[in-house]
Amino acid sequence: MSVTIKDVAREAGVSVATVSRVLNGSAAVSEDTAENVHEVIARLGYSPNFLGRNLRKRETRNILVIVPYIGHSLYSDIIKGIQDEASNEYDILVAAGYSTRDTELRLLGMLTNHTVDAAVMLGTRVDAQTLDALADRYNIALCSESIEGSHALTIMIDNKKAAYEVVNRFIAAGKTRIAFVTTDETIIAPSSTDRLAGYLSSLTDNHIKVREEYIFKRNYDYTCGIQAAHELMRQSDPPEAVLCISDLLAAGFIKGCNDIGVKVPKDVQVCGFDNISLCEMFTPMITTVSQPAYRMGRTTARRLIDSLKTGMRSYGTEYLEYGIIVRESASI
Amino acid sequence: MSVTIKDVAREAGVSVATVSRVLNGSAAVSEDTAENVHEVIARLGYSPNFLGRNLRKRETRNILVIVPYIGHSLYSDIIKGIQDEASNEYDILVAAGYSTRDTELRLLGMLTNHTVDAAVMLGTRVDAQTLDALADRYNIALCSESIEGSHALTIMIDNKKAAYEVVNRFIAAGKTRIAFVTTDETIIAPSSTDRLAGYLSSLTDNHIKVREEYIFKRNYDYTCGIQAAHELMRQSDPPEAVLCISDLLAAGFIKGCNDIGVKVPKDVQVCGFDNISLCEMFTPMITTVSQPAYRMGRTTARRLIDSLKTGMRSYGTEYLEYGIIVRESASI
DNA sequence: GTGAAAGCGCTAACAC
DNA sequence: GTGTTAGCGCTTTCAC
Repeated sequence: MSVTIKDVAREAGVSVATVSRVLNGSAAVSEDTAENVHEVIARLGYSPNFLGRNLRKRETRNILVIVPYIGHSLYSDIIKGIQDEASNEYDILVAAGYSTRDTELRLLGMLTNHTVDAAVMLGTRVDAQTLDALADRYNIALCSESIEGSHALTIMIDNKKAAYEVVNRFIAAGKTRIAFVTTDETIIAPSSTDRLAGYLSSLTDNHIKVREEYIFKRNYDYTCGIQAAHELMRQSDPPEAVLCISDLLAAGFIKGCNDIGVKVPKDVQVCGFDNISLCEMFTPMITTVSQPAYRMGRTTARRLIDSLKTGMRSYGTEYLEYGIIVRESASI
Repeated sequence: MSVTIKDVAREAGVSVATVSRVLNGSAAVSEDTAENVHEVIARLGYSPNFLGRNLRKRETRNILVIVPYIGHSLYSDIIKGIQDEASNEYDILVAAGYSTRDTELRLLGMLTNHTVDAAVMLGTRVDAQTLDALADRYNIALCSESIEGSHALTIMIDNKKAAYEVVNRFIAAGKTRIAFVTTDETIIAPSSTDRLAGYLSSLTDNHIKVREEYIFKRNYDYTCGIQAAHELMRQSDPPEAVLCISDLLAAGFIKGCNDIGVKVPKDVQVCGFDNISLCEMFTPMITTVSQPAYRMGRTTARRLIDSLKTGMRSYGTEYLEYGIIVRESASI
């Protein structure tokens, strides 16, 4: 059996109320009493049971972060930002939703069952209607990835604008045969859709005809990048520049080019998305769009905690500035 | 105000006990009543408050996993294993300790304040004495990384044996000038110590003199791998094989070799540790020791949950089999 | 400055 | 099969 506030009170010869006051500094307690209570707490090894406290206070001081999976450096940076901003006010708990709607919903249940006070989602399969219903009753924020049609608080970069700018820069550098590597319809994320829209806009605005055979859709991982290179670069009229919606795809694309004797960046320029640590380790180093992950995390946490404190929920999208990190794979 | 079990009871015209029974299936309830209660629950959008439940039941069905940081694919795989094994019985919460003793201790406080039922640590800065004191009162397991002198339940590979075997294989392949790249004293982890011990043992057992100038100590990341290559490979009598205690170091080492015109694996063979996804993306692909991360996670969760159920804590170390994944950077 | 007591939402023992 | 009630550990009025 663990030691409770009652045990401390009895042992210290005071009431539980006094122990609670010492614990929380919620009201004046004489110095002698406080000292005595502290001594007893230490001697008994007492640690307050947060279930009792939270039940009574109607708050847990926990914020849940739901990620698709744990091992992605983008998420890692965002979480660090959330953590640093929340610092001592809240504990940050991370859970993996594995891009599964049911799992994500089960995790969001931690809001309704009062395990956490707020939730941040970094990419999700939940639909706008379900999420908005929850967001009306609980503190929820989306970070880095939106949900189409949702009015939930969202912190992200303007993906369309970023893709638009990269393609514009390719064109300014004299390229006209520009390809785009993305995911297919089964795993489409709003960010991908936006990036594709930016790509298309730039081509159109620059009077370059969109070529279906230059748009490769499959999955977002390394292997698909390899396949993309094999298929795109073996065409009779291959692209001279490629924008990939993830750095993993870009890395795979470069690898795929190596396989078939195509040189990067000489024969084809490659740009990724996200600026994960791999970009600097790869040969050639990968040019990419960087999301200000850490700042996105901080901003999200700040907005959420402000809502928590004021009781006023906030909605809508806040865009943060992206960057274009020029490395070896594309000089744009 | 959120709706409670009382509201449901009143609305359904039954007692709170009956609602609780319907919720938990803990006792027989007539079909009519159950149906009625379910209807009211749905209509009111009731969700049980776990704080009340957990307080009463003295359990939370949450397991905490403390990682040094979030974005490491080894941790990701271990956590997936833990998750799958715990499946519906427990929710897995992940928190980052950032290799900071104080942060880790604060997180372990979730055991004492009854926020979680058990904790898994994947590498920690907490000392044996402090941890063992906690492990005597709570369910704690270490996974992949031990604490020297601790008797806490630990699931890991035999790091010494693995390093020993790699070096043996280098020697069998005719190499005698074998280097070792590891971390320095400020960030030493037991796994690193064990791997160094295996390296030294193999040399000694094979009657090869240990050369201090072949042991490079700094940090465990990519940049240090580059530095290691620059310093080790520019010696007058450079090594012809290198074992690095992380894949990141191995990748950096290869990059560093490229910088100065040393060919891998022709001039020097390189082996890493952990088998992270980077190994297959790198050129050349990296030979490495693989930890059975997913199985380690499952085993850890199983052992922990068994303890939780039986109330019998378990202690000691369980070794799982490692593998040596031969790729391009070393043909051993 | 301190104590008594109510009550947060829930489960389970007991009674019927 | 169902209701009444005690109590999990804590905070917070309200008295004094």
